[in-house]
Amino acid sequence: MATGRTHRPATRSRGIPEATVARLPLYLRALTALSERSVPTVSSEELAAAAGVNSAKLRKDFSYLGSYGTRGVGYDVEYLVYQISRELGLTQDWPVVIVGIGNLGAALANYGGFASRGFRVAALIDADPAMAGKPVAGIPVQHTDELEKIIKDNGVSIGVIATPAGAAQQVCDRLVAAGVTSILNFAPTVLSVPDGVDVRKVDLSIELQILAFHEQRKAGEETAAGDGAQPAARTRGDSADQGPDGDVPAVMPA
Amino acid sequence: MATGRTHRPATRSRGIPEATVARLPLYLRALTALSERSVPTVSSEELAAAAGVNSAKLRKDFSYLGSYGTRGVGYDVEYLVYQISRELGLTQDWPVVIVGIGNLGAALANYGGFASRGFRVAALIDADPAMAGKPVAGIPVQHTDELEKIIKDNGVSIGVIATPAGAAQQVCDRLVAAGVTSILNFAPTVLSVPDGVDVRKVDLSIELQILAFHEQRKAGEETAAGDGAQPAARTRGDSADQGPDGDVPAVMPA
DNA sequence: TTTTGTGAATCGGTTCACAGCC
DNA sequence: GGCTGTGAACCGATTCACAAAA
Repeated sequence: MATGRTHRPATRSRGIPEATVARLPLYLRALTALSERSVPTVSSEELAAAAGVNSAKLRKDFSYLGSYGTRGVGYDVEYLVYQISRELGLTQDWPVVIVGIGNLGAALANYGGFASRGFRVAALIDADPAMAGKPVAGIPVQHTDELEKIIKDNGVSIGVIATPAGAAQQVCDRLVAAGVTSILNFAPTVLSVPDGVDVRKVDLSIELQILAFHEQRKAGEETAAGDGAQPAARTRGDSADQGPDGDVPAVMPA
Repeated sequence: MATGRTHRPATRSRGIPEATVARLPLYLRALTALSERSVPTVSSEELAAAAGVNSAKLRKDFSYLGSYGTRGVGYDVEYLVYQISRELGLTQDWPVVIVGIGNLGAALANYGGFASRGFRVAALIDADPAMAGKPVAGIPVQHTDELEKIIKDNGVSIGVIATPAGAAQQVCDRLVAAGVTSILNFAPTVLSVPDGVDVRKVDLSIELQILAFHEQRKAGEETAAGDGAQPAARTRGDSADQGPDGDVPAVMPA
């Protein structure tokens, strides 16, 4: 690999696995924390611990980006921050609109993690005329009527839907028609979109249901443990690894 | 399979794949919608479309639960709703506490999707003394000092963390010490927990970063398309399939 | 005839383990 | 000696395709 070292990392690029892409933000967060503490260098072992994955996975992930480490030493924190940011497209500015300014929309508008990562809230949009003009997170809410104009004027390509389920598809259609090609959906509905538009969703209650499933199993196990020996049944796997990251995030060209 | 048909679905049970568990809530949502429209029966094809997955996957998923369909006919909606609910443990009542009542915590407290699925918000907890007593979603906020008592009095085993990142680990430790064994973490930090405690997380900005990655690719493609033929490069995969569901949710006994 | 349920094939991701480089 | 980068082995999940059942 690495036939040269031009600006564009030469040969790589044909397909970083989705699972890897889904973890890059995680590494980035851990690296940013290290960077703030002025740590110059990390080993795969340390960084993996900070990101909550195992080190072999992390090294393999990085190997898809290129050879950015130094054997016997580790990775240069600043350099990696830059490489991952660039890979994720965070070195450019992404204007986003948030549609549906209820509690959740407001929470999103106020969320610091966006601004610090290249996302700029270009507009807040809500269907309720009473909301219009009210500032949320310092940004005045605009009425849905303005949606198309806002998208076009600001060159928005990413939209966030935080409306009730009933309104989501309609909002989605309008966003797409106006030129949005990536949608983050918080409404508990399946959106249908034309080819070429990416949808990702976050469903607050799904995660809770998955926890309930395992919680239930735990409760059952205590009683039915009549298998091996100790009270602590089922000592699967290692430690770390957190939640729904080990995604196979299925980007689906939808 | 299915050696009998006792109450407890007999033989199955030894391990429903994680990926399947992660989709059950999705099927449940689609089925609930059908149920409300009084649809008596669905085929795997129809239900799969409604849930945004493909039908082979859905059938395989259901096959792990047992043989609940009728060949040539499809699945009985009500029956399936019940079976999936039971499998997920939603036929029982899960008291949960939400810690950190900012915008996000408030959004969660107000979120209808919880109550309707067996989750009961037992308490809202915040570190700000000024919040104490204020009702949010009809529930008075309590001060962090009460945390341990609340957990114990209500037999809470699931906790939701919606605090700022800095407070999350400490809150997590207290929840776990008080007896919580499942945690849903909205704070952008990796939590470390003892064995036997499940953590799942939702990071609002990670999803956006993943979208940015693909968005960037699209932008690049338009120009660099000099490969195949048509403007619509890379016509991967089928249609449906939405977002971060195709998880490999890595339950990790943490 | 229709549609489920499921082995077998395939695909993608993770883990292992070690050669290569500092 | 320490740590990265990566083939190879492994493992789980998805898809295919068809036999079995209604």
